[in-house]
Amino acid sequence: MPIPSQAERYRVLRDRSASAGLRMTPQREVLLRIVSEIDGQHPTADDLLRRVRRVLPSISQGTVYRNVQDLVRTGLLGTRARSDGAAQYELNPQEHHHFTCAGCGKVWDVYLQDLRYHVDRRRSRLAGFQIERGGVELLGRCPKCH
Amino acid sequence: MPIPSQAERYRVLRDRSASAGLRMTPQREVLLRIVSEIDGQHPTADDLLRRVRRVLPSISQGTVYRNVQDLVRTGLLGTRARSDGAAQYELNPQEHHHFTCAGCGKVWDVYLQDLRYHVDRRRSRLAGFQIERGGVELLGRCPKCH
DNA sequence: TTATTTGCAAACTGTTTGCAAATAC
DNA sequence: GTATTTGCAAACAGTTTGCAAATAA
Repeated sequence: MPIPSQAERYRVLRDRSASAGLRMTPQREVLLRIVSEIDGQHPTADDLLRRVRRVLPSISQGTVYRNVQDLVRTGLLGTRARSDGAAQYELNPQEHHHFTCAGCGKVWDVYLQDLRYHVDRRRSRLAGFQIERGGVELLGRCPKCH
Repeated sequence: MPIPSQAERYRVLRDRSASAGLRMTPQREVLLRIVSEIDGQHPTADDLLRRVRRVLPSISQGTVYRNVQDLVRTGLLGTRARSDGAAQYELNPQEHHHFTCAGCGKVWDVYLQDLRYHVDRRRSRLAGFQIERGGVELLGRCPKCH
């Protein structure tokens, strides 16, 4: 599948927000544009707030946090937990995995070929569990933190 | 390798705490015992505080939080981020992976056979990155949340 | 016209910290 | 004896919430 352009991503975000019943305020419009521009990053709500404020300096923090949560509820953004307590938002709609730097904590998207594993049913106590999907989390050092 | 008994785990925790220069106060002793008793769970600091208070009701919250951080610094406990913002502590010293229930958010330890993957170097931008280890995170539903 | 959204401020949760008194070694 | 640890309370970071005024549809 081809990688969607920024304009395409913006259109998808607008359309799906609208069909989820979200009204297109100027505040939400700017947020959607910024989300559509970000690629391969994992911003916190505060990162998004700062970027929105470069365009709309007087927007309130509550509005951005609320709108980000609306997008999560609608399924347009995914969440990741970060160990410092902040939530990170997942903007990449392609199937991917993650690399986390043990030094700075930043996260990069990783693409894998032939991922294969087999659950050891004897040692794992997963009888009656329904596994929907699995992802790989790599840990290491980024070039800056060597 | 055989799975260590609770008594062995307690001894290891005590020994390594001592050689890290941590003094054995009654408060720390109770925490270490509780940590050694927990197996395959992923308690938050508050979970640990509540369990310690069943033995030492007057222990202060700050003491438990501080001691848990000491154990993390010493390498005796691992950390995991939880999406609700709380930190979870990792007590299982064996190599393992995780299953998270999308319903209740609880985490179980999983053991894998023949984990294999290959990073797609063309699509991933990981030139100069040093990968130290990789783990699998499974997502699905536990029997109670079906 | 009306249900949604905004700005603002206060509240809330998990965690960290400063300090004087207590205590392990 | 002295460096570490404790209890306590206040501070802190990230996030959520209640409410009256503004506004998208």
